[in-house]
Amino acid sequence: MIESLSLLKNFKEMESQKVRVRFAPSPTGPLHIGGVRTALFNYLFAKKNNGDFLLRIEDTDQTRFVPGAENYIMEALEWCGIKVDEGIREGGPHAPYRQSERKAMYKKYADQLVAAGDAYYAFDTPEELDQLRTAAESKGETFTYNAETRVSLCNSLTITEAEVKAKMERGDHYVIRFKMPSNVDVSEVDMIRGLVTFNTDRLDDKVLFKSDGMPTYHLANVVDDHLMEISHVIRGEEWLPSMPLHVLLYEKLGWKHPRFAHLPLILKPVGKGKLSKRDGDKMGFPVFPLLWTDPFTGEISKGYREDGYFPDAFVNMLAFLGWNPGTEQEIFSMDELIKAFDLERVGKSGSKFDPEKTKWFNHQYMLRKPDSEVAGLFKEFLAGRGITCDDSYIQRVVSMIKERAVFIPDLWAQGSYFFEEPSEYDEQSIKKRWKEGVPQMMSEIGDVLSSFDGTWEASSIKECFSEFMNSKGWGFGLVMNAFRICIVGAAMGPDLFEICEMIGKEETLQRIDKAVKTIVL
RNA sequence: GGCGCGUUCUUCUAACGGUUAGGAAGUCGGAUUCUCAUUCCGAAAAUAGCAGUUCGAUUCUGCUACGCGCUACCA
Repeated sequence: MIESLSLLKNFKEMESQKVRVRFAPSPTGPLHIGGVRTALFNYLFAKKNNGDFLLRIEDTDQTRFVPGAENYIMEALEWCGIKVDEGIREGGPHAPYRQSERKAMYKKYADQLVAAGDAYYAFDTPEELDQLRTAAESKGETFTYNAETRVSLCNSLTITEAEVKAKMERGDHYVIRFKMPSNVDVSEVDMIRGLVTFNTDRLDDKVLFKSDGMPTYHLANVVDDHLMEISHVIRGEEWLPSMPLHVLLYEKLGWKHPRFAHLPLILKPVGKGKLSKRDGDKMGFPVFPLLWTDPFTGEISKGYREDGYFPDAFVNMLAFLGWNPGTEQEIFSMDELIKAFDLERVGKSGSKFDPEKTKWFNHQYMLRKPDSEVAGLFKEFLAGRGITCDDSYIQRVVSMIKERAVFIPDLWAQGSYFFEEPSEYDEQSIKKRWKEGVPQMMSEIGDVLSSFDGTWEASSIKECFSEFMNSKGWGFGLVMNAFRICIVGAAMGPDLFEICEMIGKEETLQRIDKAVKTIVL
């Protein structure tokens, strides 16, 4: 009874608060597909609950700034169809949305924690700490800045107030560290994993505020999430260990903390570990949504967009990495994903990335997209090869061959013969189908078709062809395949008579003629 | 090492105490077809291990193993 009452209370609380989530990447390079998925899940959750999706750039580490990365992130989200409600481009009531531009806001909260005794100034230099770490390591131990060690280090807990003041006036570098309380069990419900408990004795005194005047991730994300009225923090599993720190920070700052959900990781297709850029290079699939050129090394990484994937197929595939609707439906538009999405249906375990399934999704989208849409894309591709032609012609080609294509360029590989005569003839097909006597047969068929004076359309061409075949008593299989080689250049493609109709009588006769002259037995 | 999280066919996963453990990708058959591709049928393929709770465990608990994550003045 008490339990259901408190549940009811929670429910009411939830209801009264508007859902606001954020995607908060660090602009240190191109956005990895794991990051895109995090953004997607945040977006889906927000839209499902009529909430807002914010984009906040976490650039508190100036040493890791990469030019172009921020822009890349926004372009990638845009390509995916993930619309930002508040962000650095869109603006919003909590601007600025770049942490480096919010720099002035953080110190106040760090000082507030120090004043309340929940944080302290520490003057130990990075070099001193490094030394302690390597010394501990050589003894097979790990150095941790915590309740045990802070009493013998240089900080405002161990030196007098006057000394602290003197050091600061002298301009000594210092950081502000969180004073992790001792032996407290911090329990928090993760929306995906359930109740998770950590004991503070195993945690360290994290730096909250760096000596360069910037907050660390921990402080900045808590302050900003509070100020920006974030209701749910949905992020990667790698953040789970810092959840207790964040919960404590909210508590000490006197704030209500958002709900947390930690997403499982995306793993390598083969072997162990999380997906990395290397896996893509090695196995030939993109790991990034968009092509990326490293501004320092010039190194190029493939992108899904440039590799010909449809953004909606890419998003559909991503949604199914760690989430499933519980039904047998697999193809979902963004709107359908929004309707169906539920954090409770996000799995707990990491999923291996499957490049093959991604292709399958793309093929499904190729099949389902209207011919006109695919034709528009294919038209661009053709234009790139200097081929221009009628929209309706392209559309008809698309309708005939898209079922055998995964990507737009496949339409060319599967249908170039609709636009130009074969430049070469497939060796395998010739070996199998271009037999003794075939050239003569082809010539005769050419003659028959040449004198054919009915309407040049598939059904009548077929009729004429069949009549002639019957009169000759030739094997349909043998002749048709050879004929196909003349027209297409290989043993592939849709109905041959339809192809003849499409390319026209002149072209058909010319190709027969060329094949007979060119192909050697 | 410490802490945390995880573990169902090769892969993505369903089954939130009772099913012949279901679907999808891939693979292999077969049907259709002038060919290729589609499409349609079919096949092989899984609850990490050991205890416990229970009339009954994939499902709950514990231990073991394995995997992953975190353990920076990086996010």
